[in-house]
Amino acid sequence: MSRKHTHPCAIAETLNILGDRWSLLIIREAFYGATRFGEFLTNTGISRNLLTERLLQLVDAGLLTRTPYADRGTSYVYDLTDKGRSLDGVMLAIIDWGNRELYGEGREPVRLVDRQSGLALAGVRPVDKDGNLLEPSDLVLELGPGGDGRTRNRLARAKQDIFRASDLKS
Amino acid sequence: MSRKHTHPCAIAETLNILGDRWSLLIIREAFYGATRFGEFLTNTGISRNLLTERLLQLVDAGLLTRTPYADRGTSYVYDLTDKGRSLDGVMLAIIDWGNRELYGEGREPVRLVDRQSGLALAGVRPVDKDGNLLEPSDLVLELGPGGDGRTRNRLARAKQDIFRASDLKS
DNA sequence: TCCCTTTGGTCTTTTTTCAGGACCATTTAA
DNA sequence: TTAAATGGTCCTGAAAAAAGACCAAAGGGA
Repeated sequence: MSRKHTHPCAIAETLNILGDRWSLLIIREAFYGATRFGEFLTNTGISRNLLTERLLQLVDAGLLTRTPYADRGTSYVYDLTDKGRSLDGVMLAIIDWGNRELYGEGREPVRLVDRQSGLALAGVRPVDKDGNLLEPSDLVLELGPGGDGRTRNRLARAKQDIFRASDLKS
Repeated sequence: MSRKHTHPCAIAETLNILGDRWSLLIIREAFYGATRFGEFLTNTGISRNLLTERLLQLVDAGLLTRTPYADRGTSYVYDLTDKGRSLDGVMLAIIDWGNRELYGEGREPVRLVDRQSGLALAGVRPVDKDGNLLEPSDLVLELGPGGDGRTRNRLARAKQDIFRASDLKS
């Protein structure tokens, strides 16, 4: 990663942490159960120097912890923090999109299935605080307290129905 | 982006398209309503040569279309395709995570609010094909038809409850 | 008609990052 | 006491990104 994005935007800020070819793959491995340097190394294909750097960045961002492995002095364990685990919605959304749009039904390398019902994941959907499903096409962007004048200008020019506007509003 | 990820994985494949500092920011702008070269240029802060390259890559990936603007011969309009719009779940998940974990309540630059209820987005949740909410902790990873031996080995070593395991299973 | 502006680029140069491999230090196992 | 495993560091050449100069087509106005 070279310079950082500076505009107040949740996506830009997230890209400052995960916006390169490897960081999200490391997080994927952590979700899959990897905890050791060597596991990340062989499961992702990243080079050693970059892995060192990225792991420290992810620890620094609060997504992983790094603790010495038992008695082994030169050995470490990398674990997801709660903040790291809170990326589950992002991971699910990406896995689902990739399966659906890049591989297509019947060609998914890995499927997500509900243990209870046996049904496959059919997507991720927005919910409100009571757990009620929301229609993406009903979501509107609003200037938040952390936004600035530029943010306001951009939102003013954005269409009101951003998400799935053409699919669901017709 | 240098070399591409080659392992069969929806996340790796997605990173081959969106895994750099700029592509997702361009998609964000498209969701926000930008259609012209100049809009993407000033709203993201990317350099001209990279924007040219990235826009063509995104067109190539089927996320955007590029059509001449009316009569203006040297002017183009970039629009999201249905495939591009299908990234809405990913966008929502990232905006929500960034707002919650990077900015925190009361400091969000942009909020997502339901037009009907006025309630803020509280997260994204997995659903099955009938629209029933699923518990992330009930989701299990299964080898799909597109997986190979390496995929199987990795899944075999992954813990069974991947998502929010520590939060919800206790 | 002849400029001037707008738009959407290309080209060149410098800086930064990446990829790959050699090398190294500590601990444990044989 | 030697060898392997682990988790690094360091170096080099290659690739990509950043920044800015330059450019070409079309439209508008005088």
